[in-house]
Amino acid sequence: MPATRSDALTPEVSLSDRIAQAFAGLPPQLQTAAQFVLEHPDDVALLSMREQARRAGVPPVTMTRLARQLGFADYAAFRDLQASALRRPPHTAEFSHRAGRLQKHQQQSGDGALAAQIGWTMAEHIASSHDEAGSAALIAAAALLEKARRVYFLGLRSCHAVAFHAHYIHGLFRDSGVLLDGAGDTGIDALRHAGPEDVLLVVSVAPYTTAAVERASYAARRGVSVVAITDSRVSPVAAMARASILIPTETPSFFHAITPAFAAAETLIALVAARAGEQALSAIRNAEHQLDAFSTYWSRRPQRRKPNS
Amino acid sequence: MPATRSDALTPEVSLSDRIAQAFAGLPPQLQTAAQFVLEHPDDVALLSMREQARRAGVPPVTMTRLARQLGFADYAAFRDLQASALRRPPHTAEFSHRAGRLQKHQQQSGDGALAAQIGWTMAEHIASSHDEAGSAALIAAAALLEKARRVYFLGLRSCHAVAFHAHYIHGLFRDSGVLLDGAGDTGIDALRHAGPEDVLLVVSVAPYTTAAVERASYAARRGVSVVAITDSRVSPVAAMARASILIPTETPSFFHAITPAFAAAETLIALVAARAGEQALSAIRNAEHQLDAFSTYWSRRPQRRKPNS
DNA sequence: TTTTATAAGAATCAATTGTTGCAACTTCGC
DNA sequence: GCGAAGTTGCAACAATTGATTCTTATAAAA
Repeated sequence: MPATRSDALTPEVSLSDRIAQAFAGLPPQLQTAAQFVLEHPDDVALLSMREQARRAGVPPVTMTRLARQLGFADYAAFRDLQASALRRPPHTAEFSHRAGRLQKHQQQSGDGALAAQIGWTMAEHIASSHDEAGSAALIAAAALLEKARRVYFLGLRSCHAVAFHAHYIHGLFRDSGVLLDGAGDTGIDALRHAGPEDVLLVVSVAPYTTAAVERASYAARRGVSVVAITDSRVSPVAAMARASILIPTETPSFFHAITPAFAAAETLIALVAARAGEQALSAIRNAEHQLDAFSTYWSRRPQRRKPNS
Repeated sequence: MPATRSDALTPEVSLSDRIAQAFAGLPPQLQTAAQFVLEHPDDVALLSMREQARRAGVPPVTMTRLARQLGFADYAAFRDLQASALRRPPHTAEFSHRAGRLQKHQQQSGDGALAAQIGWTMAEHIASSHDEAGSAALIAAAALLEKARRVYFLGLRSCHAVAFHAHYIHGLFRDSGVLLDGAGDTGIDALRHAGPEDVLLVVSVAPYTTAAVERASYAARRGVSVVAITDSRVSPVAAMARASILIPTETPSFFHAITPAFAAAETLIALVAARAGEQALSAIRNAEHQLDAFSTYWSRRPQRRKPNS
């Protein structure tokens, strides 16, 4: 998903576009296969078809059918396209030297290595989701948020923290944010008054929670502009989104990494603040002063009140 | 000379180095093959062996022999090495390569540059907080959490999302977690039963919220082991902590970056899960099945009920 | 409901893969 | 010149590849 985007000729883009476009009209099992291909484009060129099918959890035939469904004569034609995207210019041969070090790094074991690996993966993911293509998506989303009458924030389960935080920092300079946290199962009520001038920021990664998908869909049908932070261009929420911010979630640990989504959210709101300009800045200062008055924040000297010279 | 039979697995030396070194002692025909490989390293991974032999103008066997002469058991082993070198970042990425592109991107101006800068800073922060020292701190903290009777999670305001998320993923495999979210101002009540066998994970960065500091201090006085995720060795919560995880928060945006703290929390809980081992894994699976039963998660097939009229 | 169309999977097939064994061929030293 | 160690390539090998066919499931239409 990351990798080279705008530079040089990358027929790989056209392929994933092709898949993404055809995706909705594909039968379920082919969608499984298609999603796997989207997430592991390299494997198409590097693995045998059967091995891929094995990893994607589908019978081999399905891959053949997918290739054909996408308009290729062969699976071979499909693979060749990916292969040529993967090829690098002939002279960059010293590349493989780098691989050695990485492998060695991976082959270490123990908690320390695990921690380091998780860290690197996250850093890498964040970097990749802030590259040129990623930035463009973030900016487009920020533009929508900035001029919205109201911004709704929706994220459930593992994604709730992201939505919560986005809403929090957004609230530091705007009072138009509404967090759809569904306490007491009131999740959808606030959306009753939502309309085309509003924006819903929905955060959802696989496995997608039903409620989030349904609520986002409800909002979309009401004309609300949906902005999605999600993990695949074919995720259910990306389908209904006006703008999608794609972030990877793979990690060497048991769980999905939510950190990249969190990072995207932080950047997104920062961009909105930047667009709002001086106005936002002074709002933030106001908020700080107000909190200070309540001595919300700890200060080294027990009390700031008394000017204890 | 059987060449490098003994040092069979040394991923440290790049493949091309290995070939170049052995080259002189190779029989003529193998040199032909070796030269071709040196000039077309990509093809090793992307083409079949026979196809390569065809292009190199040698009989297929020669490629097998070359691989073996270089100390590989298989041609497959040979190919796999090249394939992993060819694979694009996702899992095995060198960060600096990406960083270079981002930096270049940064030198532009406008929103895109800001987004890239924020992303780069966050990635840097995460990488730095997962280095050796950082990993050690994470591991020490994980050890405390792992053997705790009960784990309390505390984070307020901008740090609340971090505590919330840590509690959530912790809850996927342990039922000993308690989130001190203070809804209805009950923040401290749960700590009444806390004691020396328990751990409090407190997340707090400048400006430190008074309430968080006070509650952590209260817990510490009760003998609870405090684990702090914070931004300075001298932060008020670090002072009372048994283990401190330090994360940077500077960023080019108006706000503090919470993402690094979030990342640290994710890694921390992942480490706890790793330590808990198989037990944790099966707990996670159980949780998933249970959620499945409630159809919490969305599945591709839109409809779940049949009476569609 | 029954009918029809579509999707999914198992079994099978020819083609191709990487490998092995053997025989022909070097290229030396003696 | 002769034999021995080392090279080379052909032909045959089992294993695996990607494709086809046919049957069973599943969903939609009448």
